[in-house]
Amino acid sequence: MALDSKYRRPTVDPRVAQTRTLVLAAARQLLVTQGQEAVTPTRLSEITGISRSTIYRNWSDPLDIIFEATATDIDRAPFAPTGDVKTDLTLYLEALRDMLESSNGTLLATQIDRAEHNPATSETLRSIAKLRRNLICDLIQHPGDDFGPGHALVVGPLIYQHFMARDEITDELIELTVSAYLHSR
Amino acid sequence: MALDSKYRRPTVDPRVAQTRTLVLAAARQLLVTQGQEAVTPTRLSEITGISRSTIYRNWSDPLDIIFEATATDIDRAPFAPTGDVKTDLTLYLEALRDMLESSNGTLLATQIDRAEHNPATSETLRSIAKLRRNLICDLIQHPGDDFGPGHALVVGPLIYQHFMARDEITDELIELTVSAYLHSR
DNA sequence: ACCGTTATAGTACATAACGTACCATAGTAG
DNA sequence: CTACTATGGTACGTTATGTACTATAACGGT
Repeated sequence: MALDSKYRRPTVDPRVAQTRTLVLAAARQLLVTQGQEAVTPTRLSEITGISRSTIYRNWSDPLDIIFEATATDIDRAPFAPTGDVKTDLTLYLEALRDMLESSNGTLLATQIDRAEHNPATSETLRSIAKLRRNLICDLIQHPGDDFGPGHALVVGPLIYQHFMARDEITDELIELTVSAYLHSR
Repeated sequence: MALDSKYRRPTVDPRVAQTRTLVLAAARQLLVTQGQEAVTPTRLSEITGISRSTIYRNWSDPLDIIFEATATDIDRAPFAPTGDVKTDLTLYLEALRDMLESSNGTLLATQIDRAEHNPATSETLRSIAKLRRNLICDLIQHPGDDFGPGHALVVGPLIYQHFMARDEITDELIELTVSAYLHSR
């Protein structure tokens, strides 16, 4: 082998970065518009113009593409708390509604499905939930450690309404959720 | 054509019934153990011993198999209300937890994903949610019509905890959910 | 600017799954 | 018994898969 340290690459090769960006973007597009079964090396190659062999070299298992395409950027919503608990919870849930109704909502549905068989995806969801939990802890000005599973009460109703009842998340539902949670403490 | 009415079949051919039952059972097994991408005519044929051509004849589109395999029996939980609202809600949520933690929970995750692109699956989820809503309406002895999106508050937290936080549904969470809902009315 | 290294495009290939067509056989129901 | 129909099995062309290999272009330290 004898790797010559003179020619080791400290930074990411821009060609690799480009390939990854384009393919993952195309994967997200396919996931949102057509679903998981549409995300194949051949179709990704057709869409991006990137050679099929290049895709195989960058991902040893094509299923990893779906994982990576959904593993990032799902829950990132800019959020500026006002300090008033009720207002902040309402604002947070409105941001959550926007996320669910955007294409990220579809990506999240993909994750929910894949998490059942893919430990890495399950772990991704779990860690995002942890971030969400901490954010809500801050919003309600709670110590944080004894908050327990409470944030499920705040987020759950919207998740259910969107993914299972397949119905609109109305302002009324958000108001109900916030007040139900605040009354219970 | 001139269909001879003497030879029309009023009932379902038992051979067809058998084929459908075996294939759909195998599809559920594959969905639970390996996920959607494992449900293919070839593998279903291998598992069931039913000829591949027979599968193609019974389902013009193989994706219909996944739809049919998940479209039934998901939410059916025997339930005997006691009359006490708090008790009944708790019992209901415990039954829901059992469903989520069974293989039906995995089938539900499949539906959540597919509903994003398949209107029929979306409609299935919606109608099941309607049944659930009416059941909960009865439990809390509510007129039913002005109940609105309230049942999302009852069911949502468990759904979130299971599919997104990917954490255990504890007795504490069920208790929290029930009391939060009851306090809000 | 040079040059060793590395990623990509393109091609080829064996393998497997797909979807359809066809036919002989066995089961169904009047 | 008989008309009908579903199944099993086979064959076939098509498409996708995953791997291997080569020539070319881009990268980045010197």
